[in-house]
Amino acid sequence: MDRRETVQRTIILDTIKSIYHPTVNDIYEQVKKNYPQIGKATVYRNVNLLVEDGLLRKICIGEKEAVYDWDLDSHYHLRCSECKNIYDIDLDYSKELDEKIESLGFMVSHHELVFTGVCPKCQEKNTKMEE
Amino acid sequence: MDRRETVQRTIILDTIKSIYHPTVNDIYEQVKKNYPQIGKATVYRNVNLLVEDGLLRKICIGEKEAVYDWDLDSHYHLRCSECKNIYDIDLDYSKELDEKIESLGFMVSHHELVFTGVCPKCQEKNTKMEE
DNA sequence: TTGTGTGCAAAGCATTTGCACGGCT
DNA sequence: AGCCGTGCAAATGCTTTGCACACAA
Repeated sequence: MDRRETVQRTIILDTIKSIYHPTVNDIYEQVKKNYPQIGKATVYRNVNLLVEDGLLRKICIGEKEAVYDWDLDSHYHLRCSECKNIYDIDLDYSKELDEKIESLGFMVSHHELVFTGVCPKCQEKNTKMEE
Repeated sequence: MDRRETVQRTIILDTIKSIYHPTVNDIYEQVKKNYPQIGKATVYRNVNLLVEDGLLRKICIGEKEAVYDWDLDSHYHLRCSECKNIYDIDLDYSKELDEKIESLGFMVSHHELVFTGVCPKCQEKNTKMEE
């Protein structure tokens, strides 16, 4: 299963790096600007390959669409319940948590930590509306 | 928006309590045994209402189907990457984590922590197969 | 009686897949 | 030449919705 290098895959990866937490559709729309003949299935296929290869992280949060995160260091996320945006959280990945669970008999590969709350921007918006 | 009490809702809630991390389909199949005329849409609608009312927790993990957890105390989960089962993890909910994120400017309502790994059963299965 | 909940089928979305064609190697 | 990746459209699977009828209040 050797993987061929294609123009599409290259463009898709480059594009992902330029968008913050994009959905497949975000990626598709953006890629289309430089490469109009792209098909959405191609984006899905390549995004899946990139996830498989560990170059991309898939984040599934309550919402319908999955979003993708291009980063090499693990980190956590917060989803604003008002604007629905997903923010990276500046908190180090805790290996100790994984170790704690391993001591319970599981073999742990990693964990996802997602906070739900309200981001600073939306908090500000709310206080203004109350005035 | 007063909520009516219906036979269906009662049966659905009772049924959920009897299944471990069920999907909507699991609930539907189980309810049908005692109440064959139930419709799947009714299950969806009631499950959503129960989540809205805080009587039920929706857990969305990478997989397509959402599973539901009937519990009042928050806790964490582990999803076995082999058997795909979801396990409750015996680790207390950390309010300190929420507080840490609040100090970063977010208003936090709660967090979800999901581990991915291999459960004891599947580990055992694997060692047996290697023999 | 009055409107909310139900059951059914159809619609909606996100995602995957089948197939013929195009382009690396 | 051989075959993997692409583009399109169709299929899939989970979930929601429209509508007429049933039933709780």
